This record gives sequence, structure tokens and C-alpha cells, in this order.
Amino acid sequence: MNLKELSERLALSPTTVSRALNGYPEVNEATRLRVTEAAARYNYRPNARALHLATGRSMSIGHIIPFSRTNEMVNIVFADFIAGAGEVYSLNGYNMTLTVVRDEDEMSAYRRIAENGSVDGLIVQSPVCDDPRIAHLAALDIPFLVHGRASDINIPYAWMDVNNTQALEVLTGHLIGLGHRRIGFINGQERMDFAQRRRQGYLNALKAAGITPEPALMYSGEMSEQNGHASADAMLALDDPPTAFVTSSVVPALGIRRAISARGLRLGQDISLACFDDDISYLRNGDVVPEFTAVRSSVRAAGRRCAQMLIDQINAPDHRLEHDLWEAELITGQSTGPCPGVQT
Amino acid sequence: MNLKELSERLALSPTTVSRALNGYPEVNEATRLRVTEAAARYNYRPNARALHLATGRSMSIGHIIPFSRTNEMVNIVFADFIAGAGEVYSLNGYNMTLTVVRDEDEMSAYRRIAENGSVDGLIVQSPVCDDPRIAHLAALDIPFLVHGRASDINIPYAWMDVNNTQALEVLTGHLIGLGHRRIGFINGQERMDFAQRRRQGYLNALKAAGITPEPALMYSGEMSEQNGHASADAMLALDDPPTAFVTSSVVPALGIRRAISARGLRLGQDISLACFDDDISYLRNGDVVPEFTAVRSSVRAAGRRCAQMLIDQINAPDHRLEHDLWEAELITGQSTGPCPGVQT
DNA sequence: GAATCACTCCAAAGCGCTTTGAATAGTGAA
DNA sequence: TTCACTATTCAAAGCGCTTTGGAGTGATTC
Repeated sequence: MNLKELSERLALSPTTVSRALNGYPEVNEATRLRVTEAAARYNYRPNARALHLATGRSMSIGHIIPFSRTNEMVNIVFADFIAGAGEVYSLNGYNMTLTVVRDEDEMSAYRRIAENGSVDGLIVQSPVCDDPRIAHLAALDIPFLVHGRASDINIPYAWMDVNNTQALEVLTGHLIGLGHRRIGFINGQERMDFAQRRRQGYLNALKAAGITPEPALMYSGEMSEQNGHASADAMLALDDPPTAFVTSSVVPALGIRRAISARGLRLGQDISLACFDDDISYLRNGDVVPEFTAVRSSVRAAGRRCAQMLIDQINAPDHRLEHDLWEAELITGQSTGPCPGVQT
Repeated sequence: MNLKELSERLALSPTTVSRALNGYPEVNEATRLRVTEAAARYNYRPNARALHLATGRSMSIGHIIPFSRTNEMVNIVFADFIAGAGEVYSLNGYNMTLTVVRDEDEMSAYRRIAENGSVDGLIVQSPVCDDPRIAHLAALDIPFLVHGRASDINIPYAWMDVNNTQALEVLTGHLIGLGHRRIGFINGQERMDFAQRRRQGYLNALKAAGITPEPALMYSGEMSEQNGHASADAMLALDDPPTAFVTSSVVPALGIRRAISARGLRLGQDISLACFDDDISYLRNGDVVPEFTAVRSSVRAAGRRCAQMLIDQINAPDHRLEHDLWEAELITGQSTGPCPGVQT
């Protein structure tokens, strides 16, 4: 059942039927009623492909994911982000188009998708420090929004981010306030922009307390349970081991906790542990995992916010590019305590 | 730059340009060369919306996810499945359309999406026992493929599944072979079809060994680390605790392991633990998590397979509906050992 | 009674591509 | 020279919707 057929059955023109269904004012209410009833009865559903061509919009937001990323721990955060964004898309009549591409095709995929009109906007996730995708998209003249930021880029673009630097300053500062001075830092891969900023936050806090950073206490790598365990274990084996750890995610925190308890140390007493918590649905701090002291910022909520910002941008293209910076919230849990042997 | 403009610059008709670009034989090779070169030079990219309308295909596969599911642990498996399916879509020129809907809108969403032509096929994930989605989709006359099966449905439909019953028979049988007779079973939610089948496999193995199943040793619930921990801990507190556990996923297995070690018991010696392993990228058994004895079947590979089967079905609609049943592979790790105090 | 206006409705022109059915030119056979 | 055929190319008709620019009513105004 298409528009033409429906309009024939109603002895009306397609124009009128279309307008009746789309709520245009120039149609008699009695007619509109007849039309909507007939549409419901015959189960009429406007063909999406025709609609997209006619309106020039695809009502779809694109997310591009290179193969290799599908392996990373980004995955776990990714799923929550997607869920949040998807909710908002849905509420606004949008779909999400996921495109998985080979790594070497990533750039050309952005180009192809931006130019062939299959999406109305794009979300860029997990930017690296000087992310080439941003300039590339900016040149392509399609609405896009970056979840995170790319430090060394000075063209304007829309982004939404959490204040990573400040978050790690707070977290590290909290441990310093408890008397800790040897604090192991287990970070994500530092080619990622967020990891760069978190590192900066860690360093800022040390500097403010007059503590000299020590390379042996700083690890950077993929944020897996395994890496958390291995790096923490190595630090604990040092002659002068750390009395506390800060880490970039709940996932390595689980590994760190395992390393701590394997050595017979008590979490929050012998050793403290604080982390950045993305508030991931099935690794909810204090629920699925034990309660860690953390700075928390929901990545799912971020997904919602990003989606909304992008949709706003699509609806008002001459609107200036928006930015949004969230502050993460400190939650003190049972995983941190005063540094043993120090008066606080 | 659209087809019309490009054809004008080439002083050719749109017909010829279109054919040249799409590899039709009735165009002179010299002309084709001119056309492809011009297309590259002017950066011509066929408009996807127009193409979809003209061809009657959207080159897109739909996945529908109700809000509530985005909370579940399904998420973690989901991300890997999506990654696998996405790879195959990409290789075949398809996109993936994810639609997040409110739970009460799930059915109508399937209907809307199937009927408005926005996708060429649908994947149904995580079927429950008498899943209403299947009959619903079958009536809608759109290619779809179920990852998993729904037990009580007798209309024909295409599916791909792992042999869950056999997998748990093997796993439980392995423990029985090691002399265990009190085996705790920590399963997923039993409204899910896969959980139902796994339960059956567990029961089959007990029956084959003449062991009477005991309700106190059987748990069913969402497969979180937390639930794994709590249920295992409760069973270990029984007067006559189990000497081994079987569980439906690596995630609860982590919780079970935590419960075991918290009681000072040694995994693989005092207590055995075996699990079904979906081979999830960032919880890879033996890599990210310790090596568990497991039956393994990659959910990512399943994603690939499902995608391929669905695409085959789309390309050959009169093709009979395919089924594929995979057997999971037993991997013996360090988490299982002979039952203490039993001669084997 | 003519002019104006609001209210409804419609014909037709896109949107940018594919595909059908012909037309044209060139070639070898008869 | 003519005919049948092949190789190329094109005009035009969709695909199913939206939207522009009227057109046809009565009702209202002067």
C-alpha cells in the first residue's frame, strides 16, 4: 500500500493525503480524519527510501568503527555510549547507522558516507591527539560532533567532553590529601586524547604537592583487566612500591585489585585505589564491582548528550558550533584510606 | 556533483554514465574509462537516497534493541556480535541500522521497519522461549535471521545457534568425569531460550550419571559478576556445599572465582569451575581473564555467520530457510581438577 | 453585483538514480 | 547495393514521496 493507492481509495489527491498525514494546516479536519483512519486501516506506512529522497534527509546518524577498534576495550565503553545515543535518536525519529570498516579505509569511509547523503550527521568517538578525522570532516561540510576533543586541532568543531584533566587532578589530589606520595598511575593508551589529558591531571596534582613524578610508577596501555593486573603487580614488586594507585577505568581497577589481594594486602588499608569511572551499565561501581573511590561520569549520559547536540546542530545548521564540558563527580568509596605510617 | 551534472560535462547521457560506472557491458571501454576518470576527478559519489529508491533496496540490515536490553549483560555479548556482523556487512556493501526503542514499542518497531523499507533484512538477537518476534516477522514477509532459536515455535524461520544443550552436557560431564557429584549451576535468566537449553544440558549430564538435581544448587539470573559472586557464595555456605561450579558465561565466572578465593579455597584444587565462554574480545579466557576450563564458541564469529546467512537469504529470496548449529569446543584449563577425596 | 479572501484541494514538478525500449552508426554477408 | 546484426548511445519512464503554484468554492465586504 503506497501513497498513490491510498489516495485512490480515498478519492483524494496524493498531495492532500500526504498533507493530512503530515499535519499540514491546509486540510479539512474531517478529511484529515478520513485519511488517518484509512491509513491505519490499510496499514499504510510511507516508504522510507522515497521519503528520504524527497526530503533530502536520511533521518540517520552515522558512527564509523574501524575493525581494530572493535577489539579494544573501547568496545565496553562504546556499547554504553551507543545505548545512550540510541535512546535520543529514537526519541527524535532518527536511526543509527553503524559502519564497520577496515582501518585503512576509515578516512575514505568518512568521506563516502558524508558525501553520499546516507546520514544526516556523524559522531566521532575516541579521538586521538591530533585526530585527522576532524579536519577531514570539517572540510566535508556535514554536521558532526566529537565525543572528546583533540588537543592539537585549532579549527572550530563541535564537541562534548568530560573534564579529564580536572578529574584526575581531583582523584590524585584526594590520595595526596590522604598522605600518599608514591602513587602509581595506570593510564589508557596515551595516543588517545583523553589519556593525554588524564596524565596531565595526574602530573598537575603531583606538581601542586611538590612530588616529582616517577616513570616507574606510570603505565600506559590498553585498559584491560590483564594490563591493570600486570602493571600494578610490577609496581608492587618495586623496592619502593606505591602506596596507592590511580587508574583510568574500572576495568584495569579490577586487575589492580586482584594484584593487591594476591599479595595479601588489604584494599583501602594497606593500599589505596582510585579510578575514573565511566559508570558502565554492567560494571556499575558499588553494584557489579566493589565500591571504588572514583570520579564518575556516565558515558551513557554522554551518549545522550552528544546525540542531542548533534541533532540540534542538524536542525539549525547556521547555529554556532556548541561545546559542552562536564565535570566528573568525586565519590569516596572503601578502596581508599590514609597512607599507612603517615599522620594526616 | 550529481549524475546529471557529470553526464553534461562528459557530453553523455545519464544512462551511459550510470552504466559505465556500474560495469554494464553495453558501454565502450574507451567511454567507460573517460567516465570513471571524470567521476574520480570530480569526486562524484552517487546519492545513496536516490540509489535506494531506484533500486528498491536500502543496503542496510536492521537490529532492534529495546531500552531495557541496553542495561543487561547482553550488552557485552552484543558488542562482540555486532562487531562480527558489521565486518561482513561492510564486506558486502551493507550498513547496519541500529534502532533503540522503548520496550513497549518493540513489536511495532519491527513492523514499522519491516514495512517502510528502511532495511533489507533484520537480525533477531537473544530470543526468549516462545519469542513473539518470530511469528510477527514471518508474517511481515521480510528476510530475517535469528541468532539463537525459540523452542516452542513451529513455523519455519532461519536461525543460527550454538548447541547449548550439548555444550553444557559436555561441560557438566567433564566435571562428573573428575569425580564431582555436587555441581552448582549458575545460569542466565531462564526465560531466555539459550538458558533453557543450557539447563537441559546440565540436567541431561546429571541424569546420565544418576545424580539427582538439587534446586539449592541451581541458580538462574542475570549473568553479572555480582550475581555470580552472590549465588556461588550462597551455595558455598550450604551445609553440604558443591565441589564444582558450571556457569553460563565468563562474567559470572569471575564472580564465582572471587567467592571461592574469598573463602580461602584454591580454584582447580579445592573447588572446580567450568564455564561457557563466548570468547568475548576483551574478556578473552586465558588472556584478559585467567584460564578457565570452558566450552568455547566465539560470539563474534557467530555475528559474522549470521550476517552472511542473512545476506545470502536476501540475495536469493526463494532460497529455502537455512539453519546452522555450531558445536562448542571443550578447552580444559586450570580451573578444574579431580574432586577432593574421590578416586578417579 | 463585483471584488476580496479564507478554505480546500489538486496537477505537476521535482528529488537523483536505474532501467526499458529505441535509435543510430558501423560491419560483414549476400 | 542491400540486409541483418552488433555495438553504442540515448530519451523517457519509473521508484514513492514532498512541495510549489495554482484553481475552485463559498462567504464576506463595499
